[in-house]
Amino acid sequence: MTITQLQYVLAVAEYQNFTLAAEKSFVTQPTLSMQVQKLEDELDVLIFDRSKKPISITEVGKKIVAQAKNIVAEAERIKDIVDQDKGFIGGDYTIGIIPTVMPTLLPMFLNTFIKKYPKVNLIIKEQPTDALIRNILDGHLDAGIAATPLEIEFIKERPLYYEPFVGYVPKNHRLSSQQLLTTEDLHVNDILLLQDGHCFRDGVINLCKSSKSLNGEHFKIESGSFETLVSLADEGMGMTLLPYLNTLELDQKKKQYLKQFKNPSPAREISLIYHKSELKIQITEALKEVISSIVRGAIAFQDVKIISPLGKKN
Amino acid sequence: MTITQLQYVLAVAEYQNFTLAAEKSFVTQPTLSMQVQKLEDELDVLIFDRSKKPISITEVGKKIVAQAKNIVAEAERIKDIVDQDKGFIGGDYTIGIIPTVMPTLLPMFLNTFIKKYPKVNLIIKEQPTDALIRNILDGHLDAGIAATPLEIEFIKERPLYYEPFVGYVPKNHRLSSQQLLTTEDLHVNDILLLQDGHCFRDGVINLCKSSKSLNGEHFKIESGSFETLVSLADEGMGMTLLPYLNTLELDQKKKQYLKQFKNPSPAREISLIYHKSELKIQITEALKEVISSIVRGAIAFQDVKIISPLGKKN
DNA sequence: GAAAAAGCATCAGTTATATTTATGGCGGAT
DNA sequence: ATCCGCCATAAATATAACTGATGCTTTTTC
Repeated sequence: MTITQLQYVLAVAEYQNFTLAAEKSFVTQPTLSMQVQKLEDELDVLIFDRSKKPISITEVGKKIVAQAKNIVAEAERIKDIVDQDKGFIGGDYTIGIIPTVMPTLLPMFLNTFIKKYPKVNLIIKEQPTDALIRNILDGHLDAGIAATPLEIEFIKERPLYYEPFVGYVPKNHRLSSQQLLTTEDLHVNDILLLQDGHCFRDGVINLCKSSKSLNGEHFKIESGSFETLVSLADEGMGMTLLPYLNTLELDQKKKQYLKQFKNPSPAREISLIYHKSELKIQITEALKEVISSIVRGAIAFQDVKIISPLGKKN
Repeated sequence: MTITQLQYVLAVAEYQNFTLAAEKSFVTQPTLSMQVQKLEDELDVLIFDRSKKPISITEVGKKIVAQAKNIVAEAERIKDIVDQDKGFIGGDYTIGIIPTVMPTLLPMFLNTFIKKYPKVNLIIKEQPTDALIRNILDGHLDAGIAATPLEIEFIKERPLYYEPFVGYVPKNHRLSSQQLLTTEDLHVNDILLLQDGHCFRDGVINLCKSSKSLNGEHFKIESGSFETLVSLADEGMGMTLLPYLNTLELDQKKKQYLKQFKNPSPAREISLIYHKSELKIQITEALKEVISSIVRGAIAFQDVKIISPLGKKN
């Protein structure tokens, strides 16, 4: 049994296809076939059932794959140990960020980070929360940035900042005369929401008292971007809620329609999340430090009340 | 990096000597040297400092060795998974037993076990508790039988039975007129003890109220076997305490001097202990079942009060 | 339902890697 | 100073990993 064989098994298990797995492992298909067979011979069990296409994993195979993941991850950790000892921070680092955070947060820290840690090759992907979790669990992502608390087993959450919700209340809206908003003012049928699948949407619905009347309305508009929501609000279709950082880039003209909440303002907690096995922990720590220190300046702290992304999406 | 390389590193770390480590690994010394070097090259660190004899492990080396132990153990676990799936119970299984339990317990279960699981190659070693713990922690023992509770990190304890202490009070002894003993009757200076290093000794001292007066007495006899203690007691040197199972093999004549304790009788808890990583868990479970079922018949249960082996020895 | 396509296994040949035997060199003991 | 124990190096060999070509089976397509 070799670590390479285990990696091959993992590749096949992942892609359910020897040929594809071989490509991804940068070897030819026979190499993969033979090594997997060799391991199967050594253990004297079938890991994969090749009799039908697509191939499937046997019951023992599943257990073996799970254990193989462990072993391969633990093996990679050795390089981590050495790197940490040398004080070296570098190598590939893949991070996923939820769509509602990506455009505002990324430009804030990216430049600083790559300057400070030039040897780290950051690979950034925009993904909804559920994909983020899956990819962190199976090792495709080294870390993620998402709304928390998620409280997923095997995933650690390290809060980066608390981002208050800000209301965007257009002219002539029911609430436009108020100075400050309260959560009681909100009616879910009156608020323009992001498409289903965004955790920010779930957070907002969670926030509104009258969320029970969400269905059965005679009109409902949902968009995938805050920009669209603001435009729709301007057209008199209702109000909307924005995360604080998204309000910074609005036109000066539109900023007049922003209304803060009364303290404690509802807010979302944005955290760096990563597998609790703490692979590449030095880079994760470095990233957390960079983002925290930058956001500290951008978000004026206030009394805040965390809203959970109950739907666990986006 | 290969699992074999990690195993070689572990061997060198253990024996602090390449030549010896090579022998134990059943390869030649250059093989070991080269593979260790290769790993060092790949990681670009020195694991061992060869400049002085005997060689020493570098600081990073220690961390690498610790992680390597993990990986190798996890890798071996794969065979476990397969065995479990096949319902196969076999292979080498090394167990350590404390001296005061070995002679009485071993003959009780050994025969039954090897008949029931003929494919398991049991290797049994008599070792004091501290050695047991060390060997379980570093993987040299698959399990141990010792007095508990020990509460050692990474070690699981599964109680097998509770063995009451029985007093051996010779003719003309201060207590020989009593029917039943109580712990209050005991005086440490009056009891013949095993040599230092046996946990049973520690348990007894722990039991005696007047243990403070242990030192500074004008005579003290300690022996390594219960047989000697009984003989000494017969010579009028004092009384002694025996674990219940040890009383079963006494002469009929001597059995008249045995005195039970009033309920709840002081007792020691004997457990199967093993690394919490649960390597070879199927065999461990099988062993536990065999011993438990046999001892269930031998020890008449009664009210019992556990005495901790505080000294954590033997 | 035949033909094409996709996908895994097998084989022979090659390359890479692990291991061995023989030997050299260095530190520590006598 | 010499010897001995111990690790490194070198060259040769054995073993294992990988590739390209090909064959066989299952699935898809028309």
